[in-house]
Amino acid sequence: MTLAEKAYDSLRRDIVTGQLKPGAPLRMAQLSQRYEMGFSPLREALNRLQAERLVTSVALKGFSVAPLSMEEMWDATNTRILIEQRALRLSIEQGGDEWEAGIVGSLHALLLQAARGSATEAEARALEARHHSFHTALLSACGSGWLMEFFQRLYVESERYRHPMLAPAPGEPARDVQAEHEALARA
Amino acid sequence: MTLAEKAYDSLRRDIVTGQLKPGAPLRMAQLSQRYEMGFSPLREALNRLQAERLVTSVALKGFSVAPLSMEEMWDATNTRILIEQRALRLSIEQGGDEWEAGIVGSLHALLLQAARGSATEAEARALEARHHSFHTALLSACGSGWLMEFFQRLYVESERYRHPMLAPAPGEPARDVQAEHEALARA
DNA sequence: GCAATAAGGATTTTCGAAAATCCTACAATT
DNA sequence: AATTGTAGGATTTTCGAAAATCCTTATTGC
Repeated sequence: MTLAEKAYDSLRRDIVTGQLKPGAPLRMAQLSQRYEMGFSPLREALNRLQAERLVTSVALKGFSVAPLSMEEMWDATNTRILIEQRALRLSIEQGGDEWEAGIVGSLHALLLQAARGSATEAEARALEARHHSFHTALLSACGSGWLMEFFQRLYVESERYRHPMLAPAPGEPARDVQAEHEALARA
Repeated sequence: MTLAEKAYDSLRRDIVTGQLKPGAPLRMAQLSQRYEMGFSPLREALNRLQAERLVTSVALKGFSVAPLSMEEMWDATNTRILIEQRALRLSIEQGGDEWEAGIVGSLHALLLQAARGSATEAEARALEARHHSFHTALLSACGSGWLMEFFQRLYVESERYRHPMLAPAPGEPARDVQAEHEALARA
């Protein structure tokens, strides 16, 4: 794995989890120290993230973490519904056995991790990863690379909104997801 | 405008118009000569284009122009219908006078340019630009940054498929668009 | 006192070379 | 003959410094 890829992963994680706060300027010198690498790999990562709208940039003035807003959150949510509805419908139409198996498998992994709790940092990250895997598995048979990409983009965006207001929804979201899945698999 | 931005624009145009052919490897030395700049701005542009799926890259093996395929074309077309339907519906619901004015204005500009023909390279480019402006104006009142971004992504993609098979649709697409717009403005 | 301007420092952007990795061709061994 | 191993060259990736631009502050002129 190249340094640029490490930079991309690290920056992305730190932005999504809110460790780099929305609107915060990203100065090369700071980043270089923080991630222990030169400017080149950092700039490559920042350019990729800018294309994904996770950072903004102004020529000769540098990069910043993309800001968040209520408007944008609603926009992302509504668009996500549009994309996921379509992708789910297509998956149900076209998905075969291995699709169902993937759903059952990742749901199982998700529930195991959920039961394990999300006390430590590492546990929370693992739970998030399995949550993401489960949602991806649900839509994975839609047969559309574009729908999948847009889904991923919006998923990351909603992750950004989940994190800052870290109220981990005290109820049983796992149960809901479980029931939801059961209903879907029958369809 | 920085060199990296120039590199981005040039590469993007050359990829979309097919001057850099799908699948073709993009070697730094060649690009450096072709666009008369060093590696740094080129790599920044390539990373942005990779995030937009116009180029692919493999670590330590470099970049290539993203390939085209029939499957992908259908995928892009179907997804584009989904996105544009939604964006158009929202625009009709929410668009005000300045929205309509924008449509009428860009349609007028488009028709003028269409009448002028697309013989030269510059004319073809101008026509394409106004076609793009018109489509953007149609959806511009949808109020969703995400829908607009996805629309732009898919528009560029379909542009790639239009270009290689440069059969400029001998009929009167302008007339159709005209009629279509009339119908929409009434709604 | 206030606006305009210039110097200085801070920051981004770009270059050119060094380091790391990959691919090819050829030789050696089984 | 086929396979493994190994130089050599080609290419990508990364660094460190130079060039260009921006921002702050102080100074000048009105």
